[in-house]
Order: sequence, then structure tokens, then C-alpha cells
Amino acid sequence: MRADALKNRQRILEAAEETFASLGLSVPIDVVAERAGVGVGTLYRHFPTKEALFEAIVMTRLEVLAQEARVRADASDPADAFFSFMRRFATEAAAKHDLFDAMNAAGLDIKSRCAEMVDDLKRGMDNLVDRAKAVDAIRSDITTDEAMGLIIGACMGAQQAGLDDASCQRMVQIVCDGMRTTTPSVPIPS
Amino acid sequence: MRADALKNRQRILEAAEETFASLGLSVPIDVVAERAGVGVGTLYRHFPTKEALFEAIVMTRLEVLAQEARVRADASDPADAFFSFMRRFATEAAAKHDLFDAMNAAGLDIKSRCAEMVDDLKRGMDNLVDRAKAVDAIRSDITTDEAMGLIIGACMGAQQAGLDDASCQRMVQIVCDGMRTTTPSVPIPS
DNA sequence: GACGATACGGAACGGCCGTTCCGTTTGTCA
DNA sequence: TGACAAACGGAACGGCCGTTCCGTATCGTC
Repeated sequence: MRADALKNRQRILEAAEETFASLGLSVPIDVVAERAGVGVGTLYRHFPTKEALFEAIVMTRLEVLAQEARVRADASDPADAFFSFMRRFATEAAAKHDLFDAMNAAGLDIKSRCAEMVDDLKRGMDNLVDRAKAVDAIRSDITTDEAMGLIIGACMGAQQAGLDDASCQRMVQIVCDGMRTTTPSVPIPS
Repeated sequence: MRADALKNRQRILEAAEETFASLGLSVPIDVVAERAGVGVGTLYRHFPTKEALFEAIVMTRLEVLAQEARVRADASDPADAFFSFMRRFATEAAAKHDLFDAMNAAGLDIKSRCAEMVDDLKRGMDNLVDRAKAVDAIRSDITTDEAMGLIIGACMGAQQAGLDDASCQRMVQIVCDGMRTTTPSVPIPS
């Protein structure tokens, strides 16, 4: 692989990461190319399709989350493991349109390796959810899908309403508290 | 106004209502026309733009909600007023992509009368929120925007994850409980 | 029943965007 | 340094979709 090719590939990935995250994956591919300081032709030689580029970006994001779930798998405090993961999830999702879009796409046209990664993430969450239930930290009638939907939903809702980070965090907190079996003893910091 | 014109206008509105609700407002206008059993030309004579048609549909939906808020304005039980409105909101939003899209659009490019209607709805909700806070039924640090974002977010999350109505309701319940100051005494019906 | 106005249908237009193609440039290796 | 493969850039293509236009059909009236 030629040196300039490698450099461009990297620049494309970085530009795509930033662009998809801030503008969602509906941005014209030209924008990504421009931000990367590269022609569209070059972009397409490295990634045969817009979706391929998108996958490359989002996969890493999903993988990070799956990893975060795995790290907490054997935590001594299942409640904390679950809630801290939820907050981590929210942070990841907060300013990243593309994650929503990814989940969205995952729901409809289950695409190749992306779907596998989502499944992997779900398995990790399943464990956290089960263990949290086992110690009565959260309601027993919540499913992993619902927990995921709630967190993502809260972030989407915040973003749509044009709310700031503080609001988003508060909303996530509210969702988390709703999943608890008991009321939180401390008020939410604003 | 000629008789057939009136009939067509009605058929277009009905078809649009159903189509936007189920497929979101990104559906090609042709689909609406076809479902209405009408040519695109006809559709465009009645509604000069896709957005105009969209507005006509969504405005009524928003108006219904604003009305629901107004009805509860002087309820003797502010807590019940607030939560029943939230559930009502969720019901309305549950199977209707277009409502999300409407709110979404409202956040970015504030469009004409739609924005006014959203404001109207917000004013109604403001009152419900304030009164619920006054009797300590919900946390004092929640804003109307956040409450709205949470409900819509929950519905969106449910829809994205491909969850059924029961899940959606449970999620809304969880969000509502999270907004409470005290834990609900009754378990959530599955 | 005939005539004018009104409304209809759908082919055609134009812009947007993903993708392809090819003439030009650049890196690498002898 | 020269030559060739590899990579580049961006103009051009094609499909999708909102919108327009106009020849035709229909309604309402006399």
C-alpha cells in the first residue's frame, strides 16, 4: 500500500467520523470528501460504497460499547455496573446522530457485520440487565431492548428538542431512575 | 368549489394522514397521490407544496394535543392531569412517525404556523408541569421541553428497536416514574 | 345538449446525491 | 532519473423525488 493512499484512508476515516457524528449519515458523501481534503473518487476507492464507510465508522463505536459491557460483566456491584453502562451509552450516543441511525438501520434492513456487532452489544447488555435484576436494582419487567430504546430515545429526544448536554444528562438520569425499583435518595444535580 | 374537487381534497387528506403516520413524512408524494387514487397534479393543486400538505395533517394532530393540555388545565388533581396527559401524548405519538418528524422540524427550521402550534402545545404543557411541580408530584428540575423530549424519545426508541405497543407503554411508564418524586406503589402491568 | 370554466392525470423538468470513469499526477523501485 | 503501477481528482452519469405544465375530461349552467 502506497504511503499517500494510507494517509488518505486515515484522513477519510477521521473526516467521516466527525462528519457522520455531527450531521448524521444523511450528509452527502461529497462533504466527507471535502472535509478530508480528498476527491470523491479517492474516497470511493477506499470504501466501495457510502454504507461501507458508514459501517467502518459505526462498527468501531458499537464495538467500544460492547467492550464497555464486557468490562462490567463481572463487576461486584451489578447495579452500579448497569447504571454506569447506561450513562456510558448515553455519553456515546449524546452528540452522535450516526449511532441512532445505526440502530435505526439495524431495526429494518439488518446489514451484514453491523447486525452481528449489535447482537454482540445486546448480549453484553443482557448480562448486565440480568445481574441488575438479580439484586433487585431494576424492575424485573424491563427487557434489554427496552433499556436500550429508552437511553437512545432520551438522547434523541434531547437532540431533537435542541436541548443542551445538561438537559440530556438529566433526562438520562430520569430514565435510569424510572428503571430502578426504589427512588433515588439524592436529588439530581442540575 | 366543484363537487369532485371537494371529494378529492378529502381523499387526499385521508390518504396523507394514513401514509405520513405509518411511513413518516419522507414518503414520496407519488405514494400519497396513488393511495388517494389521484394524480400528482391534482394533489399539487390542492396543496401547493409537500410541506403544506404535511402541515395540514400534523397541525390537526398538534392541535388535538394542545386541546388535551387545555382540558386538563384546571384539573383538581395536577399529578393525574400531568401523567394522564403524558400517556395521551405517548398514545398519539406511538404509531405516528410524522409527529416525531414534526417536532424534529420544529427544532431546526421553525416553519410558519406549525411553530405557533407547537408553542401553543408547549404553553399548555408548561401549565401542567408547573402545577404538578407545585404539589410535588414530579421533580422540580424538569422542564417542559425535557418532559416532551422524554416521551417522544421513549416512543421513538420503541419504534426503532421494533418493539411492540406493550413495550412502548412500559417504557412510557418508566419515564413517567422517573419524573416522579416518589416511587410508584403499584408494579407496572405488563 | 352545448359551452365555458374548473379540475384532472401524468409525462416531463430540474436539482440533489450516490456512484463511475478516465485523463492526470505521484510514489516507488531499479 | 526514468518508467510503470498505483492512486488521485472531479466531471459526468443515472436514479429518485418534488414540482410544473398542458392536453384532456368533467362539472355546472343556460
